[in-house]
Amino acid sequence: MTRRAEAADMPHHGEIKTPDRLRRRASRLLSQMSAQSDRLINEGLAQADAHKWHYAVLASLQEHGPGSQATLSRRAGIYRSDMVGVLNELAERGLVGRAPDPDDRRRNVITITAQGRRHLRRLDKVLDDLHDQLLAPLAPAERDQFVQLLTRLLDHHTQQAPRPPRIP
Amino acid sequence: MTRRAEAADMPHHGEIKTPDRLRRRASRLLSQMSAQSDRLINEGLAQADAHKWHYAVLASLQEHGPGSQATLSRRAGIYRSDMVGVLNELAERGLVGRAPDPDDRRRNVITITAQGRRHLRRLDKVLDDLHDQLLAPLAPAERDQFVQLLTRLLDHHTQQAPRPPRIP
DNA sequence: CGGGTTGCGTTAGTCGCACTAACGATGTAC
DNA sequence: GTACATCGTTAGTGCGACTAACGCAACCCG
Repeated sequence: MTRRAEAADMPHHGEIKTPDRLRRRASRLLSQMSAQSDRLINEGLAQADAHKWHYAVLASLQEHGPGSQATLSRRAGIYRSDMVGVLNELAERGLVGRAPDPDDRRRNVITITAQGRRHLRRLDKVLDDLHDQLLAPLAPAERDQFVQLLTRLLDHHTQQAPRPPRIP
Repeated sequence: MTRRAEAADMPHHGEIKTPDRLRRRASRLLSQMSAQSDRLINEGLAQADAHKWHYAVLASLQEHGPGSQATLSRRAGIYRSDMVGVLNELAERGLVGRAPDPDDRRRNVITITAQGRRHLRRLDKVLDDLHDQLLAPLAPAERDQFVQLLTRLLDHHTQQAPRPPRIP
């Protein structure tokens, strides 16, 4: 209070770097957009009685073939502790088979069933639609670029970086 | 088992749409990248004894001047319920002032202090560094484009969309 | 052979963040 | 003056990411 008047609370013009720096911070944009995306996707998948993780597991099975739970866990980026429940749900609905591996009795071998493949096709459609909503404001070329930028960033921070854990 | 051999689990070539569709889904990229970003930022800010929300509040105060808690809440995208704790922490450290509004006795008027401004300057530097790490693999022009794409997406999903809540 | 390390599936639980519900106190509109 | 909205605050939910510890099976190496 002793120093001059209290005009000090208003933006300091003459010292401007970025007006609106809050809204432009990539970290904020990422977390807010991720929340928005999560909401959209979860709602959409819920209407198909599904879950993000179901899709991830089924898609990874379809693309890389059967595998142990730990393998799937790494492929799909889901922790083994969470994988248990996901596979329970998928197995209950007959979308995957879970059988002990005769060659290594610690493992379960997970395979996708015909019904699972059918379900995956449905989910793929649902997700195509949802991503169309998600990326609505971007032109096709921009969508590709967006995905490409994100991919490069993610690769940088997962693969070679000594950043914290990545499905340990 | 009764139907031919079990080659049915491998990827169906001849039906390929996108190989690797899991990894290319924007929703997945967003959530994974957001997690990575959160980790990086939180760690960095923790070393400065700070928090994402502290920065958001201080920056919004600096840019738009003082305001009630509810106003700040809307400006910074933080729920009123969370704002209470954030302001307690900031006030404890003498970074903001919190005084009852004489014109409307429901409100508290929050102002940034000189010390708060100093702290904000520090945080801005820290965040600049962290974002440099975050966006390391992108060239300057690409960083701008990334931010611009994210901004457009976020605007679309917050402003005009009847999507769920945005600080109600 | 035997003993240590490593990987497996499972259970339980933590932490942080977005978000809701409800409260008393105050202000606004009709 | 009565109904309704808004404010700050407390408490609590739900979910996703993540950790710890378990018993078991397999592998390594001396």
